[in-house]
Formats: sequence, C-alpha cells, structure tokens
Amino acid sequence: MARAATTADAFNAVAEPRRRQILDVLAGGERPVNDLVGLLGMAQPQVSKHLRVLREVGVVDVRNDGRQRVYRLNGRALKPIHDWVRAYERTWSERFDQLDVVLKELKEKEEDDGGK
Amino acid sequence: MARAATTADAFNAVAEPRRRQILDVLAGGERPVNDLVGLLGMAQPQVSKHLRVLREVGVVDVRNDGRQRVYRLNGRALKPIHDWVRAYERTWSERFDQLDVVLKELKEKEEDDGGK
DNA sequence: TTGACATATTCCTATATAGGCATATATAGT
DNA sequence: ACTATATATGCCTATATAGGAATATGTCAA
Repeated sequence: MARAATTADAFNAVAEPRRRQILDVLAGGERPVNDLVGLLGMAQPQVSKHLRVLREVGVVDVRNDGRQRVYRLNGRALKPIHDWVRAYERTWSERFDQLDVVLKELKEKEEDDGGK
Repeated sequence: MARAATTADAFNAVAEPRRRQILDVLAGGERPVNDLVGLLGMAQPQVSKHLRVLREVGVVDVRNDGRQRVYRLNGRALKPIHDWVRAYERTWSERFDQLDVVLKELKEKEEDDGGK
C-alpha cells in the first residue's frame, strides 16, 4: 500500500509545509486565493490544489464573493492534532510531571480517531 | 515531485496512524519491539520499519538490552507540532477569546470540551 | 557449533502524491 | 458577444511510500 491520502485526516493534510503556511496566513483573517498566491509566492494552481485538500479535511471553508473565492480558517478541524500531541507535552515540560490521568484519557480519544 | 519523506520531520512521521499508536504505547514506558508487535497486532517487520522512521526524526531512542532493542519515547521531538497547532486552539476554544495569558496557565486543569 | 530467539533489512507492487503547465470554468464589465 | 480577471481542474512525471514475504543480522544458551 501507499501512504494514506493527504485528505485522509488533518494529520496528513497538515504534514505538507505549504499547507501549514496557507493556514498561518488564514489565521490572520479570510483571504481570496490570489492574496495567498501573492503572499506566499506559490503558483496559483498549486495554491488552489492545496486549498482543496485543506477543504476536504474541513480545516478551511470557502465563500463566494463576486469572482473571488474567499477562504476562511476552520481551526476546529485541527483539534484532534492538538488533543493528541498535548498528551506528550509532559515529556518536555516539567509542569506535567504527574498528569497520568489526562494522558490516559487522551490516549483513549486517539483510539476512536482512526475512523475519521 | 512526490510528497515529502516521512522522515522529513515530525509532522510527516506522525501522519501515519500506526506510528501514533506506537508512540501511544511508548508513552506508557519503554518497550522492546516484540512487546509492540503483540500489543498492536502488527507484523514485526512493519513495526521495525515504523520505529526506524520514528527514530530518524528523533521521536524515539533505542537501547540495546541483550538481544532485545528497547525503544523509548522522546516527546521533545513533537514539540514543533505542539507549538504550531497550539496557536490555533483559540479558534475552537472560547476560553482563549480574552484573558489569553491567564487562561493558558489554568487550562490544563480543565478537561471538558472547549469550556461553556 | 548448533539452534532458537529478537530484530532489521531487502525486494516487490500498487498507490498517491506535488509541482509544472495548459486549459476549463465562472463572473464581471463594456 | 467579447474580454479581462479569478479560480479550478486535467495531464504528466519522478518519487516515496506501506504492507507482505523472505531473508539477513545479531545475540544468547546448551
């Protein structure tokens, strides 16, 4: 088998640095495609294709505005990533030395995350 | 071009669900390979290959113990992911709408969904 | 040494990219 | 209708998988 599709979940979608860059821009407010093209210095088709992936995993939404398509961040789709990685914060932050219960809870969340 | 290598960074390494499962087990303590094989129900070569990827991005370390190779979590390699995704937490958690700094200090004591 | 156990590596194949480029689609203005 | 603008899609190719199976490597014990 090959790798899972980039549209399989937020983890795969966000593994691509360009897509994280797009999200970082959108974090500052909604933008039409051409704004992203200009700000990121990427080719327009590539931006559109990356936006399609991000949209398929639900991390961005689109809105039509005249002949422009305005993309908007939907950060909630990133929550599974946050929930998963948060459990590991204790391994580098001393504040989390005795939060074993939290760790177990988040691991269980990861269990039923596979079917998304 | 193809997708970036899974060993390119922690984002790509962790995009694979099986590798997250491995890390979730190792979060409970170091383990030899065969333990992971048994606990996760994966084939041994696949486990070894996933561990190689995780090791190349620095998220696990190995130690020789007789004929076993004991793998140990090194969560610090996940910090870039945590740092990146953390900036988006405010988009789904109303707790971050105001009083950012204060609530950041307290948030680990709450475990309900996004507060009410 | 021989054998059993533990782990890593190699070879194979189907699949999915990401970027470059051309082109299709859609909308607005004249 | 025609044109310019804005965006999406299709086609192409090199590349990198992930899993399966077989095999290689390494280590202990008798």
